[in-house]
Amino acid sequence: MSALDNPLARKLGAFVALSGDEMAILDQLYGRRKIFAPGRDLIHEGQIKRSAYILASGWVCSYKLLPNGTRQIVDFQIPGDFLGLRSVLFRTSDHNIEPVTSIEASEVLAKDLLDAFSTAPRLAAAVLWAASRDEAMVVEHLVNIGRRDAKQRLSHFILELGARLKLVGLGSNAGYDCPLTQYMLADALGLSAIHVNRVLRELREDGLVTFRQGAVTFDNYEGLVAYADFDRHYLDDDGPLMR
Amino acid sequence: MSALDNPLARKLGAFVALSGDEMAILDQLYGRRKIFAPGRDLIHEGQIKRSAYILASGWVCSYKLLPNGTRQIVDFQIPGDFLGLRSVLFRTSDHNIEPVTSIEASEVLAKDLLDAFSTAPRLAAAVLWAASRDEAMVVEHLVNIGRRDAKQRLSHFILELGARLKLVGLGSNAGYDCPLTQYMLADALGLSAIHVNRVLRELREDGLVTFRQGAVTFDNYEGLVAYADFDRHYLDDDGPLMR
DNA sequence: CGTCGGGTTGATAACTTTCAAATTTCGTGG
DNA sequence: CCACGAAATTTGAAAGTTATCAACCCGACG
Repeated sequence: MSALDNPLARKLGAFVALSGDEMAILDQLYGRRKIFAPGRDLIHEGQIKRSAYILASGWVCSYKLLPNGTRQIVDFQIPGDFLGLRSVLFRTSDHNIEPVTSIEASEVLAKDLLDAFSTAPRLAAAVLWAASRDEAMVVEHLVNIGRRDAKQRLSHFILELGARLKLVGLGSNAGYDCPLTQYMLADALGLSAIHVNRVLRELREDGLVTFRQGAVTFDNYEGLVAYADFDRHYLDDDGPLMR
Repeated sequence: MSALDNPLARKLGAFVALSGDEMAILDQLYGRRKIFAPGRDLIHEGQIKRSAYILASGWVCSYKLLPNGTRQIVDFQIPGDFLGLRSVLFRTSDHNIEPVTSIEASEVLAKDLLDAFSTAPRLAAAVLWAASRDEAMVVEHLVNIGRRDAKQRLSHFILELGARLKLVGLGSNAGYDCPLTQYMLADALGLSAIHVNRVLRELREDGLVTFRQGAVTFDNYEGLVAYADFDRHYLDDDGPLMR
């Protein structure tokens, strides 16, 4: 496997310049891959087992269900992302993780990760960077929901996903494939699916983005960035910091 | 200093049972205390310097400013909390941190923390636990803003703060002192200050909580918990896991 | 061919914001 | 200890945003 088809390596490469050895270790972590079908929880709230996964292909979402019957999607994970890394330390998982599409993921035992870190210490820094970045994304998500209206919110969300996908080689400033339904967008953005639909239409009519049939097309990338106040700085991926 | 007046020790004590030696190390970390006045940023967005603090007394908030002139408060920090722990790893801080009241905080250099960890490895687990818990709180905050209406949102927020303060010995199920203004509540909860005011009145009239003159009084704690769907599980503080 | 999950649209209702203004609280200096 | 001004709280009315309800359309699929 080369760096090009190892999304985790691509992503971490945005933070540390990886050596051949380090790359090889990352490839090993991808060893025990399993396939999971959409809809069935990988990890559910209250679960005791403490394991994490690295996503190799497909999309996943992590969410919480509320007693009032609604749900809030906290984040989507794309290839190269960790699943449940945080919950390794907690007594129980505090949220659910469910595949959106059919996925391939490798289970990572805490021990394997620690071994990798002692062999290649710079990987530890890189993984911590990834965890910090995940948290920064949750924070930005919070800001998005708390202080932007529906149209800006959707724009910002679509741009963030685009930037993340581009980093792992799955998209460009022209657009990307996206398996999310309008219901999922709604649950992620704190809106109703119906309103999501309307707002997507507006964005399309404004000539900014087209979100249709599983594909996002940027009709006016710069315009959308300006409209959404999208500042990708929080993604902290301007190229390797540690060489 | 005994565990009782070291809020960090009290908090970590909810996760690991601390030995005398470990307690002593935590007391040392509180060594270099400084006083900071309210309103002046401790850490501001884009700042390069990578240092963290432990809060000894007073309240702090971390927030992001948006180009549209609004702000979103991501979280409040109370005694025993870390400030800017996450941003130590990032190139630049991605948010601002500002004292709400006059505070006392100790600067913690990455090195000191690492030294402490090698002397008392269980502290490392405890600090990571604290970091995971912080992230869990941000996630719950996201859920709160995304899927609860203003009244539940405020209720939930007030309860979470209460639980956190109780953990460090600054409150009880009867109530707690709270220096936050209605404007701050609004910026934290994605509401307008005016609406916050109305909703606080409703909660008071419902006989659930009274938020007034810097003090929160629970008029009906259980009733409020039920109304807000407050499940403190995500705070993961049911008593020491590691002994 | 009928069903089902998504997507789309219109009408109405609910919740929240914004604007304007009055009232209270609080810190500070006299 | 009181007066004063700034900050915080409170209230009303009008406007705006988003949710809810009710249909209808469409392509995939068994």
